[in-house]
Amino acid sequence: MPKSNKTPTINDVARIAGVSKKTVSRVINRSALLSEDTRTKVEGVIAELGYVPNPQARALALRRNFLLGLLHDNPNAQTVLKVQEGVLDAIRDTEFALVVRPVDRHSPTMLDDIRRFLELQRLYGVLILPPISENDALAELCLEMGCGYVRLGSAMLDDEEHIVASNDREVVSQAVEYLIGLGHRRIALIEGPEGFRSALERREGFLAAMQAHGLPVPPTARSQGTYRFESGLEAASRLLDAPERPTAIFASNDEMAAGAFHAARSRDLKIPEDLSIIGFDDSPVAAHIWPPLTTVGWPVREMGRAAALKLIAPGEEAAQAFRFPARLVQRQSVGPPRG
Amino acid sequence: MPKSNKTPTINDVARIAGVSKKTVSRVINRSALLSEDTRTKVEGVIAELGYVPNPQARALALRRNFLLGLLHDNPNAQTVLKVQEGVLDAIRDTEFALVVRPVDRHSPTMLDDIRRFLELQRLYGVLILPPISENDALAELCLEMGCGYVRLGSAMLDDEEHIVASNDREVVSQAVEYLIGLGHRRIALIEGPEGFRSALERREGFLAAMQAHGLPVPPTARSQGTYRFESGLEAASRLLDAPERPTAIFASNDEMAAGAFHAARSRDLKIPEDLSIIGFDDSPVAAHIWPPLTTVGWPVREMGRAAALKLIAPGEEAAQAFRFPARLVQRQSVGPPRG
DNA sequence: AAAGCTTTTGACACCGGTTTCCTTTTTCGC
DNA sequence: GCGAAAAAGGAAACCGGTGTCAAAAGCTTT
Repeated sequence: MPKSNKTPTINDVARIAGVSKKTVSRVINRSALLSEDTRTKVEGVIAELGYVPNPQARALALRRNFLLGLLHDNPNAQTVLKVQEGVLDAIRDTEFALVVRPVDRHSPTMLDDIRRFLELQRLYGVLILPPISENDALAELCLEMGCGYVRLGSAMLDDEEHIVASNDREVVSQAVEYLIGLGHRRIALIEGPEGFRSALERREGFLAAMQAHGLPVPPTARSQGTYRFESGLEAASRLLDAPERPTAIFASNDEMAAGAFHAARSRDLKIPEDLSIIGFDDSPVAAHIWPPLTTVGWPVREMGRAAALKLIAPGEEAAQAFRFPARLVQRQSVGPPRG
Repeated sequence: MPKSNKTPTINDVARIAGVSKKTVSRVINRSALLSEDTRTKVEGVIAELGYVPNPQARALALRRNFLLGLLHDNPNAQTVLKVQEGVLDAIRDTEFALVVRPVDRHSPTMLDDIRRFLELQRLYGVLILPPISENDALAELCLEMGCGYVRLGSAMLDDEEHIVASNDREVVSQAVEYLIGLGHRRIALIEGPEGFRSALERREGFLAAMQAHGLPVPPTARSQGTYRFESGLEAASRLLDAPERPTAIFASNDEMAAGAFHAARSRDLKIPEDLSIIGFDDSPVAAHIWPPLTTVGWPVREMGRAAALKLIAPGEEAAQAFRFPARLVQRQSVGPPRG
């Protein structure tokens, strides 16, 4: 009889089923070398006792645990959460769990902090979200620590095994061409901060579309922000106060687009009649500002799922995907230019 | 000599330092029964080897692990992330890690899913976020599984050891009194969904303030939503189409307040001149809509930190706090009524 | 019926820590 | 200088699983 009200162990199962613990272990791990008889017998005892293998003991014996990590510096809350959901889609019905670890990319000790974290937790693998996914030293650290990793990003930062990427450049080009198709000629760009791959890609997509249609992009039609709301307000203010005011703005993310809304509003410009705006991210704010913002969205949840699968089941087909198409979400902040 | 390029174990340390593993264990755990000599010697070897104890082995031997869980059904992304940060504040420089587990409160198997999750991961303790923190069966499940828990909520759902709460009722009363102080008399309420403690508390706070000032709250001045954007739009539409249109609305969360913005806009009502609106949550959308929304905010990060401390260091002073004051964040969606 | 395979099962060591209990050494009072 | 108590340290078992390897059982074949 198992000791009362203690969670049963493999020994309890073995004793009651009248087999060795190794045999129970075989049942748990679905070893092929088992007679149907013993398997059903042991499974019966397992069910009866409600036995669940101790993950710590397994982790110790197998010399690896079943913990995935999520490293991020809050690109935006919705994205982080969607990725978490995607990872959960992937690890549902497995023994894996997801550990989160926010980091501060401006901290000089970030890398050391992460190293200590990895040493301490010995994770099976980590997912790295943008913008810190662009940090190559971080990827090397993972390699060095023997920790698997997958980076989410807007570009091919790494080889297929380690990346889940989106096609920012192409989709931004499409968005700009959509504006051009509506008749816009003076289209301005609010760029993301220097040094960000995503900012670079989106800028290139923008410029490529403009150039393809022979449209000029004077310096006054480009303005840089930090991906934050206030910076979008300021960047848009500069653009809108330029002599040749643009009729449309592409903002490199939604927060800055929301800032641009405010800048337009305070100049009595109507959206979309006087000014069309397109953002990027498809964050919740995009749907909740007025008018709802036309924007570009990553399939974040699917990307999170794919990234997790790359770590835990790299052989499977679904884990092979590494390029995910972003798409334009049309709402009401875009219209043809006036006149 | 330790086996090359393997992570060192307690045995390596013991061998090199010329002591038994138990002595190394004593050093790690800061046992008092140690001579200064051996302690420094062993510490030297630990530093030299870069030894970090294996958490799985520790967990197995101690029969408890160092994993905290976060159970939530996405109240809103910002809140979840802030709580995560708060938990991280608490567990920084400890060996604890945070495991996240989104759940679907509408799924009939939610409780079973969580049970399997707890069985599988054997967490040290879990934090439960609203709205599922209001589920008493869930709390009982934790108790039954021998898993610590702390609920975040707006009401006294549980005893002090298991709750981190806010004072929704009082602060909503204050918000309404602020409106009354500005001269508003016809103030309407957009309620949260039936069965939510938070919705109940906020309604009670609203009604208490109105009653205290002798102001009537006719049925046409109350409208119910689901905490979602669209429901806010619909609820506000009903309120604004009533014969005696309100001059101010208190919405039980920001998303519904944002919906109310749209309803007002589509009726050509100016905010705050024709209609003042107050929300609840201080979510990012509150700052990004136009005009910025006056709202009530929980100190979510601090609450997350306190909740984690309750689990991992219940004795400490900082873990005693269980009531955290929400406060009114004044922005620009409130003004005196017209005329 | 014995030999030779293949399949099934178990004994035992091991993963890397902690705990129990016991031995050795040090300290101290007289 | 001696004995007793206290302090320091170690041997072995244990936590709950898995890996190795050999033994046992079942099935053919001769």
